[in-house]
Amino acid sequence: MTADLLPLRERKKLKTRAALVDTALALFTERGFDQVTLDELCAEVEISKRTFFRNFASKEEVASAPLEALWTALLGDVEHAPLGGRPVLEVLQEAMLAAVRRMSAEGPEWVARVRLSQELSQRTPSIAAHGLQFCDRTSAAFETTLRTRLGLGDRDQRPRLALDLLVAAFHAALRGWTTGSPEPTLDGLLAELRTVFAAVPEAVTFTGDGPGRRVSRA
Amino acid sequence: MTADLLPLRERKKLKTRAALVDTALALFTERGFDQVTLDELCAEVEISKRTFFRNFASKEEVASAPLEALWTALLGDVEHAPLGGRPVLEVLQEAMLAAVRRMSAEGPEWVARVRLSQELSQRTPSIAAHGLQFCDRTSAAFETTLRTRLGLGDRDQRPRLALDLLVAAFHAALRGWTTGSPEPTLDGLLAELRTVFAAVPEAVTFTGDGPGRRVSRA
DNA sequence: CTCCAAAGTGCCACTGAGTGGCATAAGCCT
DNA sequence: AGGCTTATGCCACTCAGTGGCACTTTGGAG
Repeated sequence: MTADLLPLRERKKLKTRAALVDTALALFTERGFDQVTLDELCAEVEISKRTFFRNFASKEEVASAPLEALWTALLGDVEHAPLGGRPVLEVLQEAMLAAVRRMSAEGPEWVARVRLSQELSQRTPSIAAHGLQFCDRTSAAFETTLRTRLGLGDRDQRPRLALDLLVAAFHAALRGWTTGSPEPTLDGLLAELRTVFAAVPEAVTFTGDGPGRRVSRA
Repeated sequence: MTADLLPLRERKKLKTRAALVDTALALFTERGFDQVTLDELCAEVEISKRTFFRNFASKEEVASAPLEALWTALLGDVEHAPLGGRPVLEVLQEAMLAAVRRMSAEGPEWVARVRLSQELSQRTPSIAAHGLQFCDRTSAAFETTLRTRLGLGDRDQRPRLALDLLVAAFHAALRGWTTGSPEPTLDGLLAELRTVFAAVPEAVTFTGDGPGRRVSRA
């Protein structure tokens, strides 16, 4: 399909990149992130360490590649999506659902890869740190786009807050997905996303007296 | 006050720790985070590299120490604060304001240190990554506390979303503070925090009507 | 005052991530 | 096929971070 539209060189590059991601996820999952050296990984894929660093900027990046791909895709989508008179956050949330569907439509392995990436991120602080920083950078870029498209001032904090809320909701959904369902299914992820999105407005307002006016003791 | 209550050993340790933070902030600010090697820093403080790693877990940690101290203090505060029938987010926000005031009351240098820490974090990705991951871990710990104190279920996403919203607002305030006012004053930071907190509810609902029917906004 | 146990520190050697430089091989274009 | 571009391999290097062991300092006991 999309195979021979690209020059041979690009296809090879993509292939080694994919191989790198898959074997990295496998090795890291099996033996733990820092029990696997880059030399091992490179030997497995039959690539030199120098070549690894032409594909990924760090050891952490290869582990969070699937999740980063999703964010990049989302960003591209919203770049040109119509954001008429509806709440911005709502538009962002729908774009996220659409992006997830689109990613997993391009190949059923994607969902499994995201699951592995997320599980690794949860048990490996340095991967988590890298992922969070990526989200932060992406959100910052996004914020600028939103501001200019909506004609908002530089001091208006709302677009960035909305973006951060989207990120927080997405991460919450990922956590719920991995701890809740043993099988990594697309529908499970989508359901989790919708649940969390629905809980967002309450997060601002909820007063925390449990059912039946529970009073907290000091 | 609290000086000679501690044994001599502890005081020494605290002293080298403080010296490490201050000279690190100075050197990093002056020449850039990765233009300064740990050997240099250690030579400056007249300490061995081995000793450095008994005080801080990483090179990034010494740079984000002031901000991390704030978060830790905040966490301790809210651990025992009364959170009666008011909105949880509001309680968290007030606790944050109180924590900031309390930190800066213990020494006027704290505000300046936080400013340097924040500026470094903005221009150095690896520091930013470390800081974000620290916030994430802290929020996770916090979330558990909130859940048990409020008697909420494991699947209730609202406390974590509220926490992430607090983090997002705090970071937005820090950015506004550093870009807005040239002088790092406590009042400037507090004002910025209040502004951002006020913008939070709108972040969920605002509709960003394009440049036709634009609502007046500061 | 002295001696002892414990804790902190310095020194040294080592692993492993990440980088720069240069020669080589592979894909591309005419 | 020819040269041109671009990726790759290899090598040596820096520096963050760790483990081990010997040494000093502190706090406490006789």
